[in-house]
Amino acid sequence: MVTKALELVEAEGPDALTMRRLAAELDVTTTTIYWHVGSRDELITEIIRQQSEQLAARPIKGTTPRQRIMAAATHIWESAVEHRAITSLAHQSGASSLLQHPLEVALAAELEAAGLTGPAAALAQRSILATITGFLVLALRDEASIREDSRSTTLWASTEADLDRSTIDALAAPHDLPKLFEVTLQAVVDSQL
Amino acid sequence: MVTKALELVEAEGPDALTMRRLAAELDVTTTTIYWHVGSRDELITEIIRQQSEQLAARPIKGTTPRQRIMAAATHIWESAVEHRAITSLAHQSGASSLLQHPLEVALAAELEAAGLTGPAAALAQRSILATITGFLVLALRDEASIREDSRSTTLWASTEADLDRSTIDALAAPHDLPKLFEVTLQAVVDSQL
DNA sequence: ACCTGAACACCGTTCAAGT
DNA sequence: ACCTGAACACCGTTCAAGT
Repeated sequence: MVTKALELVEAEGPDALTMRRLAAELDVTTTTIYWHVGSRDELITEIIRQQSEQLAARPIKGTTPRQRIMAAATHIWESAVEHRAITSLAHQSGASSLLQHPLEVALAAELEAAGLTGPAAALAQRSILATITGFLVLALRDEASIREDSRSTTLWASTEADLDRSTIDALAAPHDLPKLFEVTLQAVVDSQL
Repeated sequence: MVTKALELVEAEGPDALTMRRLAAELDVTTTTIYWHVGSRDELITEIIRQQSEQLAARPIKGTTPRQRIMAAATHIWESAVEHRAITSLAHQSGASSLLQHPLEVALAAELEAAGLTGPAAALAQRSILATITGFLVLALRDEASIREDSRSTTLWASTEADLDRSTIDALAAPHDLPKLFEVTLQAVVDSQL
């Protein structure tokens, strides 16, 4: 049943997960689900927990600590983008930490291998995770579902700001998110080493 | 009516903004609101637009470009935290760019003053904004409303990872978000100058 | 122990009808 | 031009009742 719920989310997005819809999928009544899981919130927690276990840390490649930390951080990002529906669900329900925890452990291990422990390691870890979160929000934001006049590129294209033409044009153009992610993350990582 | 909606959100949070609730507040029928604004989505866009205009960029202090860029970026963060309910609403509806745009213009101006134009300015701007977004998610996340077993600190406290005791303890302890924000943002800004 | 039917208190939205 | 009443198609959740 948790598995079915997970499939439903993967296939049709977080909003498709309603108690009635899931019940229909399982050929039972809505109330049956409540008997088993208690509430929608607990169901979601179970979904995230199950997905979290699947998220076994892939082997990290790279020789220098700098490379390996970048790889561990990039892994968190890629895995989240790969399972965007579940990531969104976790984000909506405040369960992102639960989902990412195994991969966060792998990151912390690489930070220790780089010589960081205690508060210094926690600082680096959180600084990196916050950065990843920011890019995740951008990556999961479905531009197509946003009203045209609320899109960043549209706003810049019609802005009357006293800025260089080339700057405005660049801000009105679409961006290369993976590249942006790498550049920014590298700066954050380097500042902590 | 948009003003009343804005007040409602500020006072009771984004979830309190339902068409029926707003109608009751205005002593009209739900359908009246539809006649005026079309849909909930358009109502939200108007709320954000109105708030956005209020968000006039405060004068930025600091002498060096580095200081002034940090001030402009911190201003975006502080203003979002100050109006957390509207920020959450904008975030939920994909209208964050619309809300923050005036303050983003101020940031872009400081980047130009530092000598960045065109694609280099766009890169710096987006790198900084993504970082702010990450910390905003952490700041607006209401820890109290998250199930205890999904909280990051709880997960670390009960983790069996092969890490130094001091590291785990540091990760299980609460963090100083403003300090973390400043350190991380400074690293990102410096990497772009 | 497991499942159902009916109900409660909500949503956003539409549409014919009134003034 | 502006507002209402009634209805539609949804939500999450509870609870007494069945096997």
